[in-house]
Amino acid sequence: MIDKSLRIPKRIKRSDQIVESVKRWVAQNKMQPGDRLPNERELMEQFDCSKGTVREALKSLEVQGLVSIRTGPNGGALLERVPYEKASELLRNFLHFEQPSGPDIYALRTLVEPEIAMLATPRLSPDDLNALVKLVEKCEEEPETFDERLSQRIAELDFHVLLAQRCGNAMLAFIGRFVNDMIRDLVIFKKSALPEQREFSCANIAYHKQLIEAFREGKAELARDLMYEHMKSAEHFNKELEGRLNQYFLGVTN
Amino acid sequence: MIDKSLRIPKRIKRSDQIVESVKRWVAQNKMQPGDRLPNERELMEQFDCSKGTVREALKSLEVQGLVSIRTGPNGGALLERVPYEKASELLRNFLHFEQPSGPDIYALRTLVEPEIAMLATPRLSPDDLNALVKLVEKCEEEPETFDERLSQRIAELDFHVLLAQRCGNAMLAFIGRFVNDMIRDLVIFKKSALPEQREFSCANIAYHKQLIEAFREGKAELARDLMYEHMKSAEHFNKELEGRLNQYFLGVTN
DNA sequence: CTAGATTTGTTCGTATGTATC
DNA sequence: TGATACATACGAACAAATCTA
Repeated sequence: MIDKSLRIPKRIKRSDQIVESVKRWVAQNKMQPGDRLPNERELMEQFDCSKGTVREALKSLEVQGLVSIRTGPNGGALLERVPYEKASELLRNFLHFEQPSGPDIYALRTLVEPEIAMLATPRLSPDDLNALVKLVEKCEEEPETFDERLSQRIAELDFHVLLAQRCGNAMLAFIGRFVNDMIRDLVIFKKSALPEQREFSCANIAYHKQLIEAFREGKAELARDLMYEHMKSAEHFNKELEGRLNQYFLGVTN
Repeated sequence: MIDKSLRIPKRIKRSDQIVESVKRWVAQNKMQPGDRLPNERELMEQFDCSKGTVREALKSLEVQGLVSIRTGPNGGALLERVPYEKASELLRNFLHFEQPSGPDIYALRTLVEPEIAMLATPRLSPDDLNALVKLVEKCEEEPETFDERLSQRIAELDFHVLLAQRCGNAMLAFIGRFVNDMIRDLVIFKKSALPEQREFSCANIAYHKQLIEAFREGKAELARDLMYEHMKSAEHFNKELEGRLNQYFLGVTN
């Protein structure tokens, strides 16, 4: 039998056309988050279709994270800055079937983090540096319970997420945050990626301290090189994370 | 007035709960693309809700690219491998508001492409090499119309997309393809990024030929270094692409 | 090719919760 | 506080698509 799933729908759905039109309209008019879309009545007139079709299109835009729909008077569809969490969720849907391996994740991290560190160096505020110091201090306490060890591991990752958010390159920031989020999810839900705990976390703390020093002195190239060493070390400590990671992209609820 | 869009809805919508449950179910049972989800009636019973609510949940999964829905006997929601185009579209929604600049895009490209070239080197089949050669030959013809010049520029980008698809790291493959797709969209719709046409395309052809040679001889490190030079050159030629690129993420229809 | 079975798709009406004014 | 506007959810009936005999 012919694989039916390969067939292309005869007609493009009306609601999808509306979604496309609304997107183009938002882009061309440079609408900003918080701006209101036309209400249902106006959209019905503009696209000459029923209320249900308009609602379906708005629902689609909502799932994509582009609008939020408010109830009450003066309610309706508000344009929304797509939250990181939404983009992350949708990219995880894609990766669920692509099944990247543990080494794949760490390889990307090793590639991306040094560049992030270099770009972030001149952009870190005193507050940022303080936050980084606090995260390192949290990792230095002697962990007594498993939960404490876990939250230290997460603090270690938050260090990198903060750098990613400051690197000034929107795409690199997204990738950096996404990679560290994936590792965080694996740490929490698979309870793996906690290998060689003592030696590993000591190495991490040492690297983080050196990195903060480089940031303070504005030495971007040094930060990049330190970060590269740090990532190579992390890659090494997590070498046994070999298996394919299916059931952890779709399955994790953030 | 307080920004209402920041408020969190008190109750999580029923249909969103169903979406989460279905995702977890798919992940835990290691369902594969092509597998059928329970039909509407069964889902209504399982989640004790109305047909409308189930349909809303299925619609959400459809927008996310996870299922396709067919009518008729043996119809229903089929699990789909999320297509690259879907993931790309959803990530562009996010980036629309982040507004990466032209240099941001090229900086990421310069970071990622050398690694892709290195990883792809031992993975290219003879067919792949032939395809790469064909793409270069297409770029060598003397362009007579603007459309021909455009399609040559696209062939140049397809060279990189093919490498990305062969690099063996699912995430790096996605990023590589996505970056080159963004540049392609800019070339087509903004009709910019066609600077210094002659000199630029000659340089590209030369690099691509050297790359193919490195691939043939299996010299991965050489391929990486060549690609880095190639990207630095492309970055330089496209330096004037400075402006923010809003209205081109949402607006482009693929 | 037709007829019927099966499953999704659409459209009503109604009720209820919730936010706004 | 109460009226209003909108979203959410339910149920039932009907329409359309698609497969099979």
